[in-house]
Amino acid sequence: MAVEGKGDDSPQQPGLTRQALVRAALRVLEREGVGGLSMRRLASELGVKAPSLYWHVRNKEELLDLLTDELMADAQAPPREGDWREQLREYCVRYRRHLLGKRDAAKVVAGRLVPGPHLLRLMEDQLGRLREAGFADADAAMINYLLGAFVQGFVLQELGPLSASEAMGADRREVATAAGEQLRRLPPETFPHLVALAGDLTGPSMEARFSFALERVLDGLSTLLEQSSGVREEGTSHE
Amino acid sequence: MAVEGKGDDSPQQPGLTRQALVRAALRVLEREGVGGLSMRRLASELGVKAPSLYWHVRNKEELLDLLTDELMADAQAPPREGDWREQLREYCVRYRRHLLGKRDAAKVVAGRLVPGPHLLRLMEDQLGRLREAGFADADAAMINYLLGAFVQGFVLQELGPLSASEAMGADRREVATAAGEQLRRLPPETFPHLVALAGDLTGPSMEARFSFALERVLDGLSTLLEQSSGVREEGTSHE
DNA sequence: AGACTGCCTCTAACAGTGTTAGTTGGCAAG
DNA sequence: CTTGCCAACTAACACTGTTAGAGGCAGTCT
Repeated sequence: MAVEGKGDDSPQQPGLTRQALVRAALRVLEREGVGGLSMRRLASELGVKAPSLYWHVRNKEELLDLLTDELMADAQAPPREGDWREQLREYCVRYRRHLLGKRDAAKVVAGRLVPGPHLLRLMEDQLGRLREAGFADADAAMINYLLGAFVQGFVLQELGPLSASEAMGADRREVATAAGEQLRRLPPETFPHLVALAGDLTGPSMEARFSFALERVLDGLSTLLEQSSGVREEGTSHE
Repeated sequence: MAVEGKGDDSPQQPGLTRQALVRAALRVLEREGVGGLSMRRLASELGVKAPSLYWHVRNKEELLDLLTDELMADAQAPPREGDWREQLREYCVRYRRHLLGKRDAAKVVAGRLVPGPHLLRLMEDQLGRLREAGFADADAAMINYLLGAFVQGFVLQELGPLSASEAMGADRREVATAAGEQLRRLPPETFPHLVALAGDLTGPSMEARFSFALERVLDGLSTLLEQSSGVREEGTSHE
């Protein structure tokens, strides 16, 4: 929002811009993680004391809103090659990689429903492809939300508890295999399936889990498209 | 871990048990939300000062691990009626309702991969039904993870930003419709789809979005089941 | 020139956070 | 009585987001 119409024609650099603020926040996030992104640290990154920030920004939440958009700045849509399914798959794979690439990005982005300009650009593109693929308007809108929520939710699980004590992250894989050991040790008469499937439950990597889930979702979209186009062919007598 | 073998045969009530601690934490969570669940408040809920808690619990993270299991205590599996699809749907619908019922439950639960006993009970049950439905072992394990991540991720989006400033929650719906207005106001030449689908994008309730997404996922599982059973029929020459 | 206004940053402070060190009270066993 | 353990305590550290009020510095008007 905001009506800041100026086209960067003000030659003086007033020291602190919202832009500079957000960019510094991005650097701090990358370096210290979401738990280390405090107003004081951000201020010191800019050579300034904390309360100064509150002149440029209402509160931390607003800063995170801006940061959310900045995090989407260099996310790019996949090339337009292959059928709709391949394009959507690539969309999700790239989005996940993007979120995992920037540190704790998912924890910042999650739950903010007002999309910034960069996200709007991506939504516009994806909606276009969905409509071209033949999805009904209402379905395209739903699918657009579904895919975003799906990938973000998945990456959130991957990142671990929201209250990130940091420090861990390396042992996260170890914990998983240790949990596997513990599964096998359960009483087989009351937990037969857990014991039998212990390996299948704890073995697969996050990568594998994600791409399995993604294929299921894409299958689901596939049948939706077939159904609706089938209905349309039956419904309209000619054509 | 710990080797506390005792079988509750110590008759005296030593004032503070891990059990009592977790139950009190649940009450505080319900009353104040995840942002208001601090060690000091939890202590005062028990008529005690904060540092006392650290005798019973290593740190807050461990407390949240315990709380996570307590949150799953009264989650119940759906009745075994209808086909596997109906049962899985009911599983997800109930799980979402359960998470939305307890305040901020999803924010506490999200990302903790070590399942407590209550969650183990649910997993065991669900895995059983998946295998009965005909899913391969590896697939059943994947689906079990997929459904959990899917519902939790979805509810997380619903709850709003992880840094819960609280105070909002009522205007969340208003913000959504306001965002709809803003969508319609975009330049139609660069954002034709967003403008055209503004109503479809912002109209549907979270309920509707969830059940749409859920049906897509179930469709995807359906085709997976058909494929694999088809392969099996073709693969084994007789039967 | 002087006064004034708006912009931007500062210091000081408040109320709260998770967590550790060291200390005390009470109770059972030797 | 003394020993030792359990389970609570006080005091403190290093933080957090945020506000109030002061001060300087630019440009503009009288």
